[in-house]
Amino acid sequence: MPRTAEAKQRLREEQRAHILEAAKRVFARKGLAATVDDVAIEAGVSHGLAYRYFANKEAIFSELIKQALQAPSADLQRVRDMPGTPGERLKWLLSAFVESRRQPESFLLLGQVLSSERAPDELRELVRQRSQDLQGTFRQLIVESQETFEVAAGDPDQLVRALFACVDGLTRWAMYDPEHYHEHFPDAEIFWRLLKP
Amino acid sequence: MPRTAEAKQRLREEQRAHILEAAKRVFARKGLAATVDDVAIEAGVSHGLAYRYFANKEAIFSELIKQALQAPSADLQRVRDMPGTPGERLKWLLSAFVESRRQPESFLLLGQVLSSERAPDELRELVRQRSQDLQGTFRQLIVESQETFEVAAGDPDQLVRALFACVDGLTRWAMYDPEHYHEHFPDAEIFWRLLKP
Amino acid sequence: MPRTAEAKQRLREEQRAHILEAAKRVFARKGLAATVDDVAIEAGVSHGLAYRYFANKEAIFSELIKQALQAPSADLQRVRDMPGTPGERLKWLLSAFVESRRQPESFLLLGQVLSSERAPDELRELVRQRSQDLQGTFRQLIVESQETFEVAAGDPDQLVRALFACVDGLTRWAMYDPEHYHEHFPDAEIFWRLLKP
Amino acid sequence: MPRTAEAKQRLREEQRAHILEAAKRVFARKGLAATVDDVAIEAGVSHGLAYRYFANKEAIFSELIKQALQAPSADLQRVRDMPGTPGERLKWLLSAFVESRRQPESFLLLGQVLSSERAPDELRELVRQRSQDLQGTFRQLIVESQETFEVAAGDPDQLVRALFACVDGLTRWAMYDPEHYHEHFPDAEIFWRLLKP
DNA sequence: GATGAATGAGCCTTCATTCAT
DNA sequence: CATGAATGAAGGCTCATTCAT
Repeated sequence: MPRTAEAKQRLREEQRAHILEAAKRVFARKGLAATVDDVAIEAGVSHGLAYRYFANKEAIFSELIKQALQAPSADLQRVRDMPGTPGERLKWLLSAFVESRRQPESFLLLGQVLSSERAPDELRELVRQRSQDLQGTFRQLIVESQETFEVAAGDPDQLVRALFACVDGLTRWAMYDPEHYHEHFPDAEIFWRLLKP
Repeated sequence: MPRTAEAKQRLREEQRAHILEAAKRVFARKGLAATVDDVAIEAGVSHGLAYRYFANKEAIFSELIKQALQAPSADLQRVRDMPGTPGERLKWLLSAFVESRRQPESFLLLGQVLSSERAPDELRELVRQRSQDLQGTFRQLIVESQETFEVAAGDPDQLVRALFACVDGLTRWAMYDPEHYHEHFPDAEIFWRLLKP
Repeated sequence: MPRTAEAKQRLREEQRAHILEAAKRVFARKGLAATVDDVAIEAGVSHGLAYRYFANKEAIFSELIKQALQAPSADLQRVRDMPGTPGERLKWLLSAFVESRRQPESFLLLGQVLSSERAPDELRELVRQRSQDLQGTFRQLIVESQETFEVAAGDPDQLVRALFACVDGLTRWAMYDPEHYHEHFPDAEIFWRLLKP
Repeated sequence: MPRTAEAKQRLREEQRAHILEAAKRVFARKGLAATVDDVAIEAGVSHGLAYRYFANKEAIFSELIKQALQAPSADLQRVRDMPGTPGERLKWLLSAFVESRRQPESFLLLGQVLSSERAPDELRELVRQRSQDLQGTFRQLIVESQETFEVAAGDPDQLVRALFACVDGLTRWAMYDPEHYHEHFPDAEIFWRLLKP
């Protein structure tokens, strides 16, 4: 019966992933105010079932946040091992960062964590931490790029913050107004102007 | 008794304004998840009193949103009647826009409207509308400025969206992480880089 | 295939008894608040299986109650057919009664029926009925024993109630505080003092 | 306005007491399985109101338990300061103990704590502790009374346990079957037989 | 037979809103 | 005017029960 057991296990994982997908859409739209029922309905299951896969509403949200933090972490890892001048690597990271925002649900979720006091402190701290890491890497690359004259001089902290704010705001607007934004989605080239000498 | 009546009227308005101020802080922090009691406690009154000044929780929120939309509207009006080259006027509007974000409550409120489906559709539509106006004005100024070579060539829609995203994101981050951001609050000069030729 | 059919039947009965045993422990501890899952886990089976042997949770509980009522009924039967003076028979019944409490699960179950309105009325009525029978027999023996001067004079109803209360309370305490009670478990001799002339 | 403030305060306390009274009846009957709605309905108020007076269901129950523990504690205190021979004082305590059971709700509540695993551990420990105190006092008096030959010789632990079991069981039965028990409610005299030489 | 996925009724709790004082 | 007692709708969560595999 290994076949059956395996199949069951797989089904279980698929169902879990299915509920998570639904939850991602719902939480991205409604924030933590979304109800478990909202999620269940979006997933086409009963709310009771959601509780067989997750301990409670927060656990669903939490899992989504952790998933959303993985992509940027991977990007960070890659840029560290990447060859090229600091400016080239910075440009690549900026591109990856901007492009990832075309699928805005994940980033909206992260925004919900920061913007709602209902989010558990632990998660907020986690997101802030990762965001600090990301900013630290950008800052480092900016400083190095300034030394190679690939990036304009100036307070690197201000530059990082401006950059982050921009990309973050972009995500938000892309979500609110997808019609307009998908057509004229700004590309990384524009944000590069913030940095170029 | 006109004196008394007037005084009463004034008192009433002050009380109302007082509650609104408290509500602004509370809603900016907690979003629509804030309770009427949260607002009343912040204002130092009973929740029953809030209902003498506003029909319901939504009415308080709604009023705050409408107030928050006034400042940018006024800026828009002013920039229309302003002398100078398109580039100069654009620069002024950008400055006004960025500076206004140093008091982020209002803008956070607008963000809450857009980011949560709990907000009434009517409000969301209103905010979106005003934001379109604002973007329209910026776009117009950008196009004109491109004609006078005061702004770099490029898809003006992309430029507007990038600009808005930046300023909006900036506000948000300034709120989440006030310590770091108030120290290194980016000035309009940085955003101007997005546009300058 | 009678062999197989018989074997199946036997297996079925064993499984049923196994589940009942588990349920007895669980219900004695947790009362009707115990879940079907509690029972299934204690029995080492799935909760679904319990429903193949019993119509519902109440049916399990009901069956346990009926089993718990059998032992005292048998004692009653036996004392009726027993030789000896009324006092001797009364003493024997009291002993049997007290001794049976050393295995307290059954009696705790009966207590759960009486102490919680969640128990079905029908069961409560049944337990009360049997208890009346038991009390009736005791009362009868007490009256007869008073006539033979083997028991002190006095309101036989009061004596019966006192006796029952004592034995019942004893059972309960034996369960709550097994450490202390098993060491110093009162024997029937003590209760006899309530009656002796 | 001290009048009004006082009146309000008094009303509030009365309402609280009223809800507690209702809760006492309901919890005594149904145990912790009783719902907040059961309590509210018994008190003739909405369930929401109950939450203005108590943090949650457990807080209501907890308060009831603490109240129920006060009467026996007071009795204990009194018997310590009482003049007379050990036997006399023991008799008085037994009487007080038995008589208090004519109002059985409180004691049933204590029983619910011990008999239900749903009860919070803290409460169970508290009840057990108090019960140990009580038993300790009885034991002490029994030992002293044995020395003055006011009580029969025998293992004092067994005697205490038998006594407690009896009185406790009595309470229970008085509740289950009030009709029969209130008529023939055993008096302390009967229980004294357990002890008398 | 045996499992456990799935459902939904019901309970605990919060909070927007009303209203008597 | 101002308070806060009171209500009830709604949401989180559990668990008895059913049923496909």
